[in-house]
Amino acid sequence: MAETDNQGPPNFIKTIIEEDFKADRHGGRVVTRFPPEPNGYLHIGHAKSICLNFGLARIFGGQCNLRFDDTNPTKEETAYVEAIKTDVRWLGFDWPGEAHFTSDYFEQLYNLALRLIKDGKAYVDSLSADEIREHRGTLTEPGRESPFRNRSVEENVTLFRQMRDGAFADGQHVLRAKIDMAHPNLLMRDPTLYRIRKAAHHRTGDTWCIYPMYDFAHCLSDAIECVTHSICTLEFENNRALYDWILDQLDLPCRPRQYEFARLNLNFTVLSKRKLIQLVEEGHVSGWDDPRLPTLSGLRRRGCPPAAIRNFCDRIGVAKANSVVDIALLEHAIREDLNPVAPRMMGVLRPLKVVIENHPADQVEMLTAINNPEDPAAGTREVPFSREIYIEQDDFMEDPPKKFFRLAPGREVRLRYAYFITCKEVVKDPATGKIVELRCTYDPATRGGDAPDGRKVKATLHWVSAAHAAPAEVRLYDRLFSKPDPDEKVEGRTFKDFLNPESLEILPDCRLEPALAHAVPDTVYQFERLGYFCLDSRETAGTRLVFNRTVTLKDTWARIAQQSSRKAP
RNA sequence: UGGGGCGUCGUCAAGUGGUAAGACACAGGAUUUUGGUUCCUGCAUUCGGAGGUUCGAAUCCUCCCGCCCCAGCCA
Repeated sequence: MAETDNQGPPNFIKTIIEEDFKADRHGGRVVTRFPPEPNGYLHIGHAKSICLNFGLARIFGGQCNLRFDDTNPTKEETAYVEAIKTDVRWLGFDWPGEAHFTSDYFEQLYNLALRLIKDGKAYVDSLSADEIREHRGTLTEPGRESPFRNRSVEENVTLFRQMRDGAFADGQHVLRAKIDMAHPNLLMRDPTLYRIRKAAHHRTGDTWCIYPMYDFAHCLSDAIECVTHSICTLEFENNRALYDWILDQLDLPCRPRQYEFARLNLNFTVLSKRKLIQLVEEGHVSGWDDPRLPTLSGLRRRGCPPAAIRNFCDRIGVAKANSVVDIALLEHAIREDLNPVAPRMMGVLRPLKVVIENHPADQVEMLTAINNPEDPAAGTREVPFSREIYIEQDDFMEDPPKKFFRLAPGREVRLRYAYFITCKEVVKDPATGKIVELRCTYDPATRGGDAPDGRKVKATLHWVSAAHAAPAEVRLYDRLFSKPDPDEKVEGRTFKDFLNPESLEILPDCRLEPALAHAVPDTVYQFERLGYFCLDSRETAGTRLVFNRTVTLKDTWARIAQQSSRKAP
């Protein structure tokens, strides 16, 4: 008996399955499936479906099949199959046995189609695509029957066999279900079941030249696999009538039911395969795994832990109302997952040299830093300190506003795990006026960061010893689009016109604490006060260090600064 | 007056006749050698609107309004 208590938040599909389960409606079985078409990469919208389908199977002690819906040979590729498998496993799910393919069922599907024809429920239509459209009618007017609708069963059988045998060219005939050309649901107006497509299929090669349509293949594949609950997104609600109609005509061992939920939408990004393909193919991003993309491979490369995505999916819920989730919720889930486990490090992204005038030039001392304040077991490490260090340019202001409590002329701050320093002089480039160096003094009595006299400082800065620092490139990512809804209809513009020009900022000259020279792939570090960073999986060659920023830390100062700059003229 | 869906806090979302969960965001405050974390506090007298049924309605009924999906030989 499966344990159905305390398994994440409730949702209407879970409720339905629970009732079916208790009523023993499918013999106590719960079988779901995740059915991607291998024509692109998985994104976080798919993650919602994956978590739902695999999660439900897990909760009810059932199974969730991975099934590639490969009925359109012109769009599908084996490379996508592999990428999808990798992404599903990375997300933390696995499927029983081998992955399934709709193409595995082509022969069965063909025979079922023949059955329909023999029962007088399907016919070969020889109208062109345009003519079929004209006959379909409109939303408010009924359609007209095709002149080929009443061919004899024998003729239909012969024609359909010839279609399979390659006797006809693409588009010459199609197989249609004989339902009702006046049906108020357009999908029921004699929908196309099979079309001729003389194209090589990624798995079956040239053995077929007719391919089943989604509506025919999907419900039958579900029945063949004895799926009990076939969960899909809202736009397939209209297809349910056809799903049921087909299953009702045929004598199948299992009777699956389809349920629909609202797909995920996230603000500041796009979540449609068509648009993602465009961004990739037109070079707006570097590839499917560009860290700015909401693809699972992009999120992975950016350092997002799979558990964060699962938690995110738990929190957004499953319902039928179209909605747009705030990307801040994803960022929260990522921080929440990383905070307790990410090793702390110091790294200076935009270096500003600081010379500590009263510190001996030849002296290097090792200071003890805590690896993770959230996890005492993570221990400590030694960080070198010397006369010349780098601090963050943002941590100094020559003429600071009231709420800025970092370094400024004459002000004293703490260097994390090191000393209190006081700014004595600002050195500028005489030509440009740009600040190039700070001259400071330190208080040797504050070693480790505490003043024996109990005096306080308002700020603690991260820093790195100039002579010991590891040079690195750091890539900062921001939202891909500058508008919350890139798809919003604006005259003469498309979503691509709203790409955020600042979604990627490359900082080529960063200085990191020496330990980071030996950073481990797949670990996400917290650069203190800045955010979470990980080694870029594509740039591991040689000694060059390249880090991706996964997500920033929450930044109260940035918010204050932004608010006051907004108020200022 | 084609059909199918959906409307609960800024954003998601529980709730299914007994008197509006939770999360994110936001705003205060406490602790803090990360302006991080953590911890308190506040944040829908109201559930698209209007009527009605009922002792009692977000939940039932009626009407209205708004949004989404469908006219691929895509999925």
